Amino acid sequence: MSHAHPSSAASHGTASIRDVAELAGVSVGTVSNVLNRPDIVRPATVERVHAAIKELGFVRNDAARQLRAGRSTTIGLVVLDVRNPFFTDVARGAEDEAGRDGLSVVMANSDESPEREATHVAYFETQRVLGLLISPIGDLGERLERLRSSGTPAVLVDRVAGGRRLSSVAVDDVEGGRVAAQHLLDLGRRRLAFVGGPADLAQMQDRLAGVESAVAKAEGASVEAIETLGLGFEDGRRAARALLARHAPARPDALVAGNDLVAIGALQVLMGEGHLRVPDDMAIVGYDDIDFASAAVVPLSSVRQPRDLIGQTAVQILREEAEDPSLAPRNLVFKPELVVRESTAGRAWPRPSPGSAGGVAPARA
Amino acid sequence: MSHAHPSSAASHGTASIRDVAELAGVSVGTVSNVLNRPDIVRPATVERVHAAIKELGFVRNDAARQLRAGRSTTIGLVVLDVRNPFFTDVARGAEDEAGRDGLSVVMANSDESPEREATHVAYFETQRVLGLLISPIGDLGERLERLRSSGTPAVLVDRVAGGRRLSSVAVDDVEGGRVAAQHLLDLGRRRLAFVGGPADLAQMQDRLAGVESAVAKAEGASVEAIETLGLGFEDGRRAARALLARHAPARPDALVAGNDLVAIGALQVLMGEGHLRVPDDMAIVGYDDIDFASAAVVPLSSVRQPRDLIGQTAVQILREEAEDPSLAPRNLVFKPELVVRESTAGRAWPRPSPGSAGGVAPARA
DNA sequence: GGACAGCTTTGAATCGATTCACGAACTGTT
DNA sequence: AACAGTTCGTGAATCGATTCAAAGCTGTCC
Repeated sequence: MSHAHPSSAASHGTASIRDVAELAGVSVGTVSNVLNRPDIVRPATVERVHAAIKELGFVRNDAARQLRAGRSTTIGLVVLDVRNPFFTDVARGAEDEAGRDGLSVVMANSDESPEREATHVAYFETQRVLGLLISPIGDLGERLERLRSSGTPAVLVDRVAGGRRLSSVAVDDVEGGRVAAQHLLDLGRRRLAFVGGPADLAQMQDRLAGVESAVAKAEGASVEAIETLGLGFEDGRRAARALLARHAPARPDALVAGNDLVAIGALQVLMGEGHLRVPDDMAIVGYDDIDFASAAVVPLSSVRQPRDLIGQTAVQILREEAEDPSLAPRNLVFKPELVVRESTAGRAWPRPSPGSAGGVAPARA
Repeated sequence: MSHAHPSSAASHGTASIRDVAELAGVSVGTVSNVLNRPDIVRPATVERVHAAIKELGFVRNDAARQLRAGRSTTIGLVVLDVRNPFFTDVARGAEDEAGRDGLSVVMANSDESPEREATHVAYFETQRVLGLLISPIGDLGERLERLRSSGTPAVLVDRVAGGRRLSSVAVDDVEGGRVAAQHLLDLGRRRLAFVGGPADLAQMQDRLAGVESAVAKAEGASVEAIETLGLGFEDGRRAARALLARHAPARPDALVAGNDLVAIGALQVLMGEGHLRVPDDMAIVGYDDIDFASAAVVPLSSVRQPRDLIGQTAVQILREEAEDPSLAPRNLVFKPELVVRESTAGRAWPRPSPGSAGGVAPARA
């Protein structure tokens, strides 16, 4: 079978560019030209080739195309948790932006596990993706720099690239934590708690730092950090149960949660199992302002991040770095904004100031 | 540059198998063997090759591997809505199962648009993925059959393959609708409404049909269908506003929602804007039993589907069909189960029967 | 009629990993 | 020491699309 012509795409299997060329009576080069630069091919030929393509049901083999080009047109996105609406929204933003250039975004889930994360990065590396968007959990700095110097740029998402020569798109988490805490302090709360984790997650450290900085400036106020294993419902529920186990005076009077999932989980247990009143007995601020926040048992005050924008911007930067690898890394930081709802400013508590609940950032509904 | 040796992986760019071979002082064939069948290579050689691989930071180029193999080891998953937790849970199930065989799952979002869906299917086709998992919106029957006969199997997810020679993994939506309606009827409700859409979505048709069949058997009961454009929060909110615009006697006394997102959106508006009591004035049953269902303003009764299992099973079937394309298509249908919570069985209304609320299917919390 | 420009098309080389028929080297037997 | 039987390693062919130097063709103009 060495010198024979390739098998025709007869009964099954897929037609190749050669089959098309043969049927159309042209060379493979011409078919390729029709596919990629139709303007330099005579119209009549273009038509003949198209007819052949249609008749054979030819579909370009991207593996071959990619092998030649050296790079694919796919962007890899590794998120901490697919089930967290924050990340799916970021993904949507990225998809939209990528689509404009005919690029695709492919999503993988690290589930907050550095091992899974490493696996996915390695996978995308073998795929020679155009670039990587990562919301990192493990320490990838070195690895990503190596990747970058071998032609695969990476952009950190939802995390500022500290020191490393890497671009990032993030939101000022310190500010977010500060704003959340300040709001609670303004409402008269004094014994705050920050619930989130794992503690080595940069976002959590920053948000906690923000809370602490606000508390430090407030008379007689204190914070304690309650670490959770992850950032899902169940983590919030567990933390809330731990709080309920204390006797009432030892409990905080306000919670800043690491994200909305944790906040909602906690909310559920505090009210359902502990019969506490929210916000009366315990005020709660979430983080991310996911769609569910406003639909919770008690609509949740939350720190909103421009999710779509994060995804879009990350893709833009990635695209630019892919084209010009010598570009200096950029670190974009967006400002978060607080959305006030009943979980902090319920009827029983004085609202901060007239119009503030709707004014800071109007809830969508 | 025609006959010259390939450039060494010096300053930048990636090392190829040839660079490794050269450095290790063996042939490319041997390197490939070390990579794929290390058992047939002398241990000393294996070691030498591994050392070279490490020194060069060699990473296998999957495009080339794939080109030769004809197929990739990636499974494409096209979902209706990434933001719907139902689908991310299915994706998790699929990922877990695929991971067992070293396969990867890549997710794309059709957003209930047949055009985007077609684009994604085409994309996966050019990628020569191992197979496709699709929760279809448009009419893909013909296309998928063609794909299958050209070696790319597809499994329909959350939808029974009607007539077509395709496998599918679904849940009995007619039964789900029936159970939801029967529950409401048992509680004494008589004027039901089904809220969901778009109307041409098979799942919606089936669920509605189930509701109608239960209603038909109940004395003096009626249903109306309220069509929504999609299945997100906002769709539920809009539908609820339409209901509130009617004068009270013309409103239904119970809602079956197309999914939980719609249910939660409706719940929110009915209570928040309409000041209705749920379930007193309006009982609501959702669909999917996503995690948020139990955390809603009023914890939501919902029809639970075995989400993880759907994903896992779909991957299993896909794998089998990829290995043996002659396999007859299988159509698996799981049974849904009703989870009763306060949105239907609140204090003000009699519970169906002792223990039933927890017995039918205990809530996770 | 011939030369030349401009437009089309050709086809061999290439990307990197895999495969496999073949040969080299080695072991053990008689 | 010769030969059969193994074990290892080799390297050319291959997958399918792209590229680009070179060849073919058409038409124009002198």
